[in-house]
Amino acid sequence: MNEKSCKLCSNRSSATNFLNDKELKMLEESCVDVKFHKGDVIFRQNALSSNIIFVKSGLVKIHITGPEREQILKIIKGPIYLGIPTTLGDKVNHYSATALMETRVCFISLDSFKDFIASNSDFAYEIITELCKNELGHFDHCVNQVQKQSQGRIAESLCFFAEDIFNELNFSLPLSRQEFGDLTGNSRESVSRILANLNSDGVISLNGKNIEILDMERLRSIRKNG
DNA sequence: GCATTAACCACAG
DNA sequence: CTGTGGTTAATGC
Repeated sequence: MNEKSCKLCSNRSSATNFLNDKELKMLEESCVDVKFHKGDVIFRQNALSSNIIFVKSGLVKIHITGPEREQILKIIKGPIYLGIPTTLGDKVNHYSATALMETRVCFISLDSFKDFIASNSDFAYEIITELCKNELGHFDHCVNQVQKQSQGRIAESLCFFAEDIFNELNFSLPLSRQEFGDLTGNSRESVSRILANLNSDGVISLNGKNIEILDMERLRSIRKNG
């Protein structure tokens, strides 16, 4: 609750559990808390990156302008680190991050982050573990994206929102049809059509952006086979 | 050939 | 911004 104190912050990362009081104080002094609204860009592709970013709460899309069109790489929900690879991996960002709803973010100075890595191996190990999990997730996602057909990818995303983001079968899609297409590698028209079909087949109940999953069994089956 | 899948275009709310 | 219909190209029986 206390926004000034990292020690008392309820949204802080698991890695910071390995920091002692003195280090937490250091973190506090090298950290700026910023609030973003829906549609605000947190950082932009090709711009210089110089901070470690931690999403305390909210929803963020990570997207990249590819050779053909826009691609949403993933959608993340706080609390989670954002963009460590693009901050440490190169001078400029390889992708953009945009808030999909009200989002609270901490910008942490790269110098203190590096200090923690250098001096606290538990902290470093925790960070590496998170990066590893991310890469594994990307591999799975990549194969699914390439090998499944349209409705399978849509079903996959619907399950993702229900199970990983909202923990609810009934939710409001935080994306336009175009963005949902960018996320699932479909045209916006295909997204409309497939959602309409799932609706008429009774798998989901569709009302604009409001979606309720009625038949999770069939949705899972479409995700698996389609 | 014929069917299926999915993108592109156009047009209407 | 969305939904729908027609068209078209690629792929697979």
